[in-house]
Amino acid sequence: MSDIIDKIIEERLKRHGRIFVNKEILLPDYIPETLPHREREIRKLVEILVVGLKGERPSNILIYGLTGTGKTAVTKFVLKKLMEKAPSLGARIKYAYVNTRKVDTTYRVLASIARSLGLRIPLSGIAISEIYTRYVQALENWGGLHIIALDEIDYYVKRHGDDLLYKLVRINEDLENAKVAIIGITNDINFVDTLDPRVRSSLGEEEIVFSPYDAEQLFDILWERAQKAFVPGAVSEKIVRYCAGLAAREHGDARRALDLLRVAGEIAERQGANKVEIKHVIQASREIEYGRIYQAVSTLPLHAKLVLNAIIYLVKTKGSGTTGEIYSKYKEIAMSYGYDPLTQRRVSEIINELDMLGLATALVVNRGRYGKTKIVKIPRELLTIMEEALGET
DNA sequence: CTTCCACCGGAAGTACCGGTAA
DNA sequence: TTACCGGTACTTCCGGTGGAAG
Repeated sequence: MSDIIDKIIEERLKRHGRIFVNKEILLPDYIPETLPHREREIRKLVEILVVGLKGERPSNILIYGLTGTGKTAVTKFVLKKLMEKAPSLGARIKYAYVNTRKVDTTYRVLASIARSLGLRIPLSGIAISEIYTRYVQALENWGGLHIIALDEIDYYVKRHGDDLLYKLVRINEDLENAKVAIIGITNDINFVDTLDPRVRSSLGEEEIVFSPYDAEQLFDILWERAQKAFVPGAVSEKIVRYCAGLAAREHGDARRALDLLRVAGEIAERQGANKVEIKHVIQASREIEYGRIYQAVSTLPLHAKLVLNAIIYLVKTKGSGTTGEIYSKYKEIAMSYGYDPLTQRRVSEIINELDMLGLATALVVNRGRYGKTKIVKIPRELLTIMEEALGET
């Protein structure tokens, strides 16, 4: 047994370096030293924040842009640079970066902000107002500028409303010594319309828009990183151009493009090749999608799986299903396994959740005399993957 | 123009869980 | 130990609705 393991390890080590020099450079959370084609946005952000180095409070900022247009990278990059400069100028600046999609409850967002000042906040148990009080206290004792970057706030606001934002935007009224500036980052341009007007005007003191990259720009980004991430010669200009083209078709998402390149490299490495080829990229594209669906389906809660089963049945037999049809099929399935079925109200919500995960499409339609309902579909090519993922339980 | 279908989706409430603080 | 907190997962109740049919 152990010699098999030894053999694998040995082989891996031998192969090491044939494709990658430093794979981390292609990971989504890596912040490169240069961000091509984002000079304008960087300059604008710096110009707004730079007054913080003189002890003034910068304007709050709203950043818009689709996924993978460099919003997060630019923000982190600028904040990092600002922190490096601050001490030599005698400015007291700290920042909190919170992705409200990953940290998705009020408690955890506020806790995470407070922790970035060095506070120790338990994972749960204390009142939100208590965290707020402690945070304000800590700010006052410290007396600097705290920059709070809230990534994907549209996602948070959709789920929990804008109360927290309202509070944070007005926090300066509670502060004597310290200052707080907020950077809100959103993928959804329409999201501002849902905000309380007071929050909107305060948060949107400054606005920066990130437009999608075109294929040419994506190529520059990928090419620059590929030079550092891959062994020389392991990846050709043609391959990088191909990845950029694929991603450009999907609304210029740089993260997608980087994933594609990285996974293609991993596949090439796994197959013992010494350079990445088109076929590896094609396989990578399939693997990424497969992995995404499989992961999402297999981690679904029990009843969501049962609902998905009902939808799959209806899609296979008649192409699509309405909420009512799904519900009765779901009830049948649930009872056959001996589970108490949930209410239709809840199932309707579960269908929406499946839609949000991209596992199904739910369209609300009015059929006049025949009522209002949701028509739910699943793309044919996803059915087999889903059945595989569901089959394991 | 009205009716009425088959749901939608907001609001409020309940039960439970893992956690803190004193 | 007890009182309390927030999050999750659900239920109950119910007003609301676009447009084909009459």
